Amino acid sequence: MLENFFGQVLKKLREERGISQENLGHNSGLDRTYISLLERGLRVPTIVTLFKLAKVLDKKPSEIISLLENLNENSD
Amino acid sequence: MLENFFGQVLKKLREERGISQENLGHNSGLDRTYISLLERGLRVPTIVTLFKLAKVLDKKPSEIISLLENLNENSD
DNA sequence: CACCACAACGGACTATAGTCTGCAATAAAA
DNA sequence: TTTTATTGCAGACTATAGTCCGTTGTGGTG
Repeated sequence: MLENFFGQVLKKLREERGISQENLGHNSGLDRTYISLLERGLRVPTIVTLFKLAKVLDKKPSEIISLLENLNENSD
Repeated sequence: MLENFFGQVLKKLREERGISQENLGHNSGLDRTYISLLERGLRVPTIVTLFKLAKVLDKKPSEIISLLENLNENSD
């Protein structure tokens, strides 16, 4: 389920910033369609990609991972 | 340089626990040679793999990422 | 209605994460 | 010296991260 949790968190953070997938992709050096895949839980990023996304979203990578830990605890 | 930093951190945490690459690989469901590649900075893990490793190393994934952030700040 | 911005989605692709086998190098122990 | 445990490393492989180009669906807005 970790893929889905990451997707949910990413979408939430992106929408909080009020930017489009297109914009997030462009500013993080990633493809527009790949952002879409991530948010739908169809891909899981490497930690390098995590750092790129975090920078644009103005969050620490570790903060994003923390959110995943919380969701992950109450899952199995 | 993020790959190298991750490798350094991984090796340090593994040695602190006093376990071999073989043991870490086996207990995290990853290949022994892949642990070796990670520690030498020749591969970068996905966040799913990060969670697997963190569990065996008895660390929160976010703690490991935090260590990377610290190394990464003082690099460029 | 037509138009526009945005996201879902498909397919075909390239790059790289991760596996598996096996051998060489090292160091520590017997 | 021989044995044992551990890691480096090469090569060939499979699985999946990530790109690129295009089309479809949807919800505003003029």
